Amino acid sequence: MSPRKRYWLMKTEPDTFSIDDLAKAKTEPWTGVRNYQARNHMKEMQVGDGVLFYHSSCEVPGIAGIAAVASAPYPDPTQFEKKSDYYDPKSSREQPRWEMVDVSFERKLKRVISLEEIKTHTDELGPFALTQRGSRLSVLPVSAAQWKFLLSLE
DNA sequence: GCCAACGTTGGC
DNA sequence: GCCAACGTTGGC
Repeated sequence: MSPRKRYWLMKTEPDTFSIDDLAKAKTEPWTGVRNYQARNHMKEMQVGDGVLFYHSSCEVPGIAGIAAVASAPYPDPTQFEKKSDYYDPKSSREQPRWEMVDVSFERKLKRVISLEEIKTHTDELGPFALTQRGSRLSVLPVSAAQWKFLLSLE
């Protein structure tokens, strides 16, 4: 029996890959995460987990859509590709350093739930990695209660 | 193992 | 484009 469904937030720069891009692609391999904490979160993911799709470094940073984890974690192939921006010479196929998952499109939100708005709900949200001071983590856990509350703002 | 230097993230 | 905050690297 598999553990119950969990929830995550994954950041992306919409100029590079937006919720609309995911809608077109249907499923996207989430390559290029090169942060250990973010990787560790991805290693805990299971097919069917919920993902808040977050747009960063853009006009209105915030949650733009819902996605789902579409694969078990597996080694990120770009770490072995010398030509890739994500190539890691310290990684080997025998002992891959970076794991990733595939992410599939669920739906686009009717409106972006902005970071600015999220910050006004710190009481309801409780401790939240997204709004913790100085946090730059690109893959972070969301509790079931936070998931429910954030989507109730839509 | 310390820590300065450097690179990156991401909001503003 | 700026810069605070953070992670990583590498000399010692």
